[in-house]
Amino acid sequence: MQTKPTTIKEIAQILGISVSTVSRALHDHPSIGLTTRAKVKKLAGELNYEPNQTAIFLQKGKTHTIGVILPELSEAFFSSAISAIEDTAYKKNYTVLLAQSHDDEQKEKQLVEKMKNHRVDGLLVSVGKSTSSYQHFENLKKYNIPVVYFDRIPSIPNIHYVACNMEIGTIEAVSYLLKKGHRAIGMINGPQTMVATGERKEGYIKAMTKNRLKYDPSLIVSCDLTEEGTKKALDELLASKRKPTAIVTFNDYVALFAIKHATKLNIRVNKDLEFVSYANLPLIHYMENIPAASVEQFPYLQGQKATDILMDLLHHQDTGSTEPSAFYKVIIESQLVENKK
Amino acid sequence: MQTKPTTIKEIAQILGISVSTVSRALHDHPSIGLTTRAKVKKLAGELNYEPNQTAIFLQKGKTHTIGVILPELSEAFFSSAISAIEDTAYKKNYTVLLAQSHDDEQKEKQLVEKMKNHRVDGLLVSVGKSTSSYQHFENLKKYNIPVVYFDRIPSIPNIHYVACNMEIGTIEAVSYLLKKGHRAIGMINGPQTMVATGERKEGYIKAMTKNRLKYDPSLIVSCDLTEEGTKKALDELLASKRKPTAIVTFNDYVALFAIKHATKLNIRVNKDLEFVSYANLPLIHYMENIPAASVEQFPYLQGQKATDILMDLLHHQDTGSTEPSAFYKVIIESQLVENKK
DNA sequence: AAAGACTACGCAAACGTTTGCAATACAGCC
DNA sequence: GGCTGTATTGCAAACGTTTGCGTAGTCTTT
Repeated sequence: MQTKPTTIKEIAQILGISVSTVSRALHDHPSIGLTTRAKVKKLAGELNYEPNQTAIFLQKGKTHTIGVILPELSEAFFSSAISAIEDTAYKKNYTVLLAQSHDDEQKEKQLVEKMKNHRVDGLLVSVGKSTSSYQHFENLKKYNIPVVYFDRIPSIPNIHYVACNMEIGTIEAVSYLLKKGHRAIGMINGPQTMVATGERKEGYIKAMTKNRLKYDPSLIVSCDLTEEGTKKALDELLASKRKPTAIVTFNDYVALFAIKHATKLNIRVNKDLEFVSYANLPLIHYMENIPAASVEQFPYLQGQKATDILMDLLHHQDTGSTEPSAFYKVIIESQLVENKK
Repeated sequence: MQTKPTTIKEIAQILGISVSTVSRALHDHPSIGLTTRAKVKKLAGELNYEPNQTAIFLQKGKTHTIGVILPELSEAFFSSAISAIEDTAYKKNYTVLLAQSHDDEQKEKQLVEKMKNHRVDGLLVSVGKSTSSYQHFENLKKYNIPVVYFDRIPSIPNIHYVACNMEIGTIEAVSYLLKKGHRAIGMINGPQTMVATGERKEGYIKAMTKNRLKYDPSLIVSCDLTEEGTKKALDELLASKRKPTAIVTFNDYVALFAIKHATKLNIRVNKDLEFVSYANLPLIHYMENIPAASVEQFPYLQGQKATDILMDLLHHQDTGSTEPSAFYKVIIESQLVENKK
């Protein structure tokens, strides 16, 4: 019952011709006669011949495979992104080798090694929360394996990346609330260590000053993104002398925690207290009490763009130049979308 | 700047010995002298030697890679499963080749071919909604590529699978509602074409008869799982002569659609009308108005078990036997969990 | 009729590894 | 000194493909 896959050799032997002829015939090489070409193709069809990719990989030194390393596969944001990556790669006939780092720098390093040994043609990376050194990625340059970072990008020069600029989105979010008449706008921000936290704060301040309003530091509170932390943060905001009538939260999780807590405090959500958040939950549309608006970060788009860039790099690396002089730096502007209820 | 990876040949040449000696030395083959072994390893370390996996793949005919084909990467259920698969495979030193079918049978077929050509050692599959023939998977048997199905499994004999039995969970769900005093229990079920729809219905009926209650067919309505369809289904149920006081829904999406609609109809959720659903949204914990209980389907566990089984098959296929006489058929009992609010 | 130009194909190396089978060297033994 | 034994290493084939180059045979041209 066990069949070994047909090889080019067997076809050659049966037809009494050489393997090179068979190979060329299958590739429609012009130097092969029409009759032989037809014979070969016919037999190949009958024997269900499929080229052994591993042999081709070895021969060509290319695997037509891209590696993807990201922190957490089960997170909605990343699963959207990986979906985009797979879709895009598939269209270009590339295959996806997948791995998750669980935000562990050690594992991330091992994964890079593994990907290298698998001879992936290129790598797509969203770096772990705690990753502090990027040497393991930089090493790949030596082996001519291009890396494109997305969403969580390292803060080093000379890299290709796709990321979402939170500042603009934040400005839009705050402006949206200002336009609606709010003056005391609070912000439940993330931990100080994250880049995104800074971007949000900057955006907040810019929006205020742009509208000639003074910025009250007590209206921005940090939070560790847990439910407990969010509760505390909200309590803190509500206790401040200028009690906010609207709040911008770090992400949807935080928003929902806060909304839950607020409801318990008998605050009417989006009436007494309006919420705007950063979208990372596609499911927000299924709920009743949701933020009035969300800043969209386009995970699918980010994955798609990153893959496109990688494909581009892969196609252009054959043609000559060693070290690229220019780097792709794609910024996707985050965008405020009003949530219809 | 561009470095070609070091090969075993280069090491051999520098040391003036043969490649076979180098290969054996690196593998601690006993027939290699201690001094040469040490020399080889030292140089290999210095030159940063890493074996070229593609060459090993070709040579060994094994890739240490498993393919995963599932319908939709961005679905919470599957992203949980894939996370489990990656984790489990990684521990056993396997790599994951990922692809999504988008529930398209044609694409599914192509993906199987692709996986085969990539010479994956085994395959993990959750079949598409509309897949009607399983020949493309069955063909793999001939090539000695084991397939393990999970969650959405084909209804054919002689396959390995891991799945969740909905019947038990449904019995539990209905019993739960009965115990709470409900007598008119409705069900918004899925489309007739899905296996899971039948299982749910069976469970429903069994729970009723077990409790010596008559089964009223008008209390089970089908639905296409869209928001519109759910609304219609709920309206239909509410209009039936025995207006239900509780409803079991096909999944969380349906539950949320129904809850949303019910709220609009001024029905007090979980008071006038209680909901129980099948969990596929991890995020349900962030919301206020949620089903009172959910039937858990354990995506992570399913992915883990399926991978374990595949690993087991891969290790035992070397040792002799051709066609397995026994098949893994793992049923994970779905379980009712009460949702704390 | 001979030189040139095509046409159609085969040879063999190469990609980097593993591994069965020699082959070499040197020891100890009778 | 020949013999067996053991420890160490090399040769070469194999995995399945691609591809540069060489070479028959056929056709055109003058």
